[in-house]
Amino acid sequence: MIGKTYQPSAVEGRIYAQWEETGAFRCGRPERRGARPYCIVIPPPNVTGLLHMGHALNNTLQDVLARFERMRGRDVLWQPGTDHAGIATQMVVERQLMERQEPPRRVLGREKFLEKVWAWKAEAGGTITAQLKRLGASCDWSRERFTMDEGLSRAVRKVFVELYRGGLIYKDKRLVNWDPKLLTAISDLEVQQVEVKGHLWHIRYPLEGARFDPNDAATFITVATTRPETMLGDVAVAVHPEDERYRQLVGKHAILPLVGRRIAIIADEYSDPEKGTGAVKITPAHDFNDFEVGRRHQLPLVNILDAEAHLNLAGNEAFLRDVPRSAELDATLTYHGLDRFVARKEIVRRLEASDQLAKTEAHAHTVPHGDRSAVVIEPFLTDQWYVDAKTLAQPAIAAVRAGRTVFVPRNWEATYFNWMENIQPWCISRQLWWGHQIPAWYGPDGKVFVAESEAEALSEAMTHYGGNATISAAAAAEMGQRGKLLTRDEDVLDTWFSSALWPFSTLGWPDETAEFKRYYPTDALVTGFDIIFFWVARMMMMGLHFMQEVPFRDVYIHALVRDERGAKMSKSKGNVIDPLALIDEYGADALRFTLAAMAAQGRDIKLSTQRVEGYRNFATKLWNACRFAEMNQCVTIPEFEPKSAKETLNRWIAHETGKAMREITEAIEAYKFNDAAGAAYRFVWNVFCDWYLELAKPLLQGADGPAKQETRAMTAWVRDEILKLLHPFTPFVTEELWRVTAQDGATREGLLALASWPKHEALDDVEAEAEIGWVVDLVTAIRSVRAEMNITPATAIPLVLATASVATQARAARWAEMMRRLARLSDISFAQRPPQGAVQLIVRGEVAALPLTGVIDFAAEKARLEKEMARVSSDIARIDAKLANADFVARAPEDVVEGEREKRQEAEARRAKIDEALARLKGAA
RNA sequence: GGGCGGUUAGCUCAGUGGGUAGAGCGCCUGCUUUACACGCAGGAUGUCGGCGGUUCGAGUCCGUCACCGCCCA
Repeated sequence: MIGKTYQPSAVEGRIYAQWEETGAFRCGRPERRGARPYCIVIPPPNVTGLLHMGHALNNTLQDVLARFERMRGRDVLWQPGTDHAGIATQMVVERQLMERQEPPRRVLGREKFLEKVWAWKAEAGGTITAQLKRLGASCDWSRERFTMDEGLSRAVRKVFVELYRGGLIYKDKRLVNWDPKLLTAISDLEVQQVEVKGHLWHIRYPLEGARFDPNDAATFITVATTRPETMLGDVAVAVHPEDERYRQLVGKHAILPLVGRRIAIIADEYSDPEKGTGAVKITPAHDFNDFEVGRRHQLPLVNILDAEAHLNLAGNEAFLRDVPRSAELDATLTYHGLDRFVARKEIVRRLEASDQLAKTEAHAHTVPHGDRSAVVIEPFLTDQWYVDAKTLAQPAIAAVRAGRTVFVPRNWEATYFNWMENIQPWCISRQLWWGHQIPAWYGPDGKVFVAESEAEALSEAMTHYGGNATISAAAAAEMGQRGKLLTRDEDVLDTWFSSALWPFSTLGWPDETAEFKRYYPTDALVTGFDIIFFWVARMMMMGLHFMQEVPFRDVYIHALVRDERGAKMSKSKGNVIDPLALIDEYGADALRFTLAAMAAQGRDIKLSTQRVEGYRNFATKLWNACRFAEMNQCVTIPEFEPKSAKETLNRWIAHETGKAMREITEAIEAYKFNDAAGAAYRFVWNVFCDWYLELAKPLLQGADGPAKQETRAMTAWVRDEILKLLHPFTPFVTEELWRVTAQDGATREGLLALASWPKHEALDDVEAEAEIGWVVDLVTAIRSVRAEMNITPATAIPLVLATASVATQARAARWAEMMRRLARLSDISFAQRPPQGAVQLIVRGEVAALPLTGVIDFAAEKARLEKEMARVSSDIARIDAKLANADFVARAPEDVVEGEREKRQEAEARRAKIDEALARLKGAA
């Protein structure tokens, strides 16, 4: 016996355990060996991650697809896993060490620290996996992968080595985005541009040979900067070649204040005459634009910062080169070791004191910040490894252009192209310990050997040094023996480097596994637009380069779940809604259905808990409909054929079920999750529950016979089809109902998760629709009048069908019993004309009269009719205006004009009937 | 500065082959109708951001302005 309300918390854990125990989500189930495969790889959440609303949406949509295709008979692999999240994980473990008052990372040393990270992973790394299970995600957990797994690491090494040998990975010294807190390079994409209210400092640089006089503009050149502390690394002042103000200064020199360095005044178009003073200081070691200027003019690089962004001046060769000793310089040298922002204040103070600060303006500008550390990023000169992204991007661009991979919605392709076509070298090295250590080894002379293993690198090195004069072959052999010949590159790879391989590394590549052959390329990728660059683009590049095939056919880009103000939810902002709290309160199904119903393409989701509550109610509604079916002995009859139904009502619900199947199937196929959810919702509640079950009650509760039997079978059949149609959206409650409804002797083929998706059989039945539609309309109209006339439910009233056609009379006879019940009628009769003083309704073109003398309020009825008359009249007026327009008649398509004429006729007939009714009312009053 | 998206009922949102608008929640009225009050029945509510254009006809196409948001420089 089914209980009165569905209790998600009591059911969900048990159901999920059952799915797992029976291996329902495993790919390659024996009975599906011949089936078409269907594969989705999960966007791997960070191993440090906790389920947030974005994950909930992302995984709900993937699960809808996975369950839908699984039910359609495909051999589904939804490949799960997590990524190792280099910086994030390292930070978590370092924080933990601090909290436990254990030695910090650098004291522990690399090996010990990594042991701690793995220990942390073993203990806490499975959190998000467990949370995905609570959401109902039907991943094949037996195949769970981690980007640091041995297999995936092997793929990483192989890819690195092959790209290196192909010239697509190289080492270079250039400016990178340096995080002075985390002490690592980060990629452009990990930099957040933050709008900051700063200042623009105007600084006077004395001209060489002139005696500096703040009141004599001929003795200096004024530059404007937002970062005065970097002036210590200035090597030039640039002006625009066409700027008349400075033309005569080009080629001359200025003397850098506080330092005394002689710097050139150069002409370069980078300088914008409109901005600041039109003269700009050039610091190639600390600014990306200046770096380019420096390159054009062969300027030296003066790096004045250390890795932690402290001033590094003492003993700094580049800084001191060609600078004469002076008291001014000595004062500056005391800044050695000072934090960059402290130094800024000091420098401004001193410039002010020496009248070299011309003015200070308030200035809003964007400043790069690390998205993990939130500190200001320094452009910093270092050696790093780079991927030649430009080359790899070409096939990836072509594949989307050719439609081999399709974005849904399509407009995201523009974003993809825009980025791919302007792609920069991808800096892949990170100065971290947690991650894939770069497979590069250096010989004593700095010669690099890139290989998949140390042994291989060593053997290459031996060969190399065998014929090399720098180190004798004997010495090399001896060092090799002691393991002292090579030192490995300490850096690790960007986490996204391994994520880029995810669609094939998880399938076993570089081994030629059966899974790889069967499931690559995958069918769909479901993700948010915020990682098109980070991830989608890079998977495309790597997939095409190494597999010669796109990694996925469709890329479905869904919305971002935002907070109520429309801001992106993020932990640092603290505006996160916890999906698990919603699951606890309303059930996973309610949350899933909400997210699916709100996942309209191209629009962000602002979540409202009321909506979740509404869909919790929907689950309860479904639950109670099944309970009702059970109470009426509606049991699944395996051989039941809905097409063979005799009862009009049953043929009608079969017709409606077929329609719903089509709508839902087509919507999911088109990734229109909200349409699918909406169609399912309306069908279950507004068609099946509101009308079919109500209309079926007399049959189900009436005398035994073939009609009753057929109705029971049909009810059970529709219920089963509903459970299937809803299962991708609300897997828990449907699976539970599937189980519970089988207890009364129905045989089930097995779990609902593995049941067959409803087929669109030829169930259309226009006649049944005409008949039941008429009943529905008539009952609705009578109820409406009753409510407006304030007729109490206890009062049964008579119905007179005037001018009823033969067909209507027959229908009325068939439905008399049910209409009496649903509309609370005392009697149904026929007449040529409506009786005096009756309320008249026009239903599907015929008059239904309710003789309510003594019951109705005549004034109210008159008001009702007049209101209806006003509505019809305005309709007619509007149509007349259209039809009177010669242009409309001449230019609008034939069928539209014809449609208007028909509408006009209907409205006119309706008006006549209302007119009549009003006249009758007058006669009666 | 460049690009993209949004502005529809009190709230959250649907409405992409142009033919005067829908849902859920909320609100109002009435219901102990033997599946369900997480319910049933009925009802009210919109110059579809402003202006202009194309069209016989525009929430829907084009232009422009305003406000909000996102991405990139």
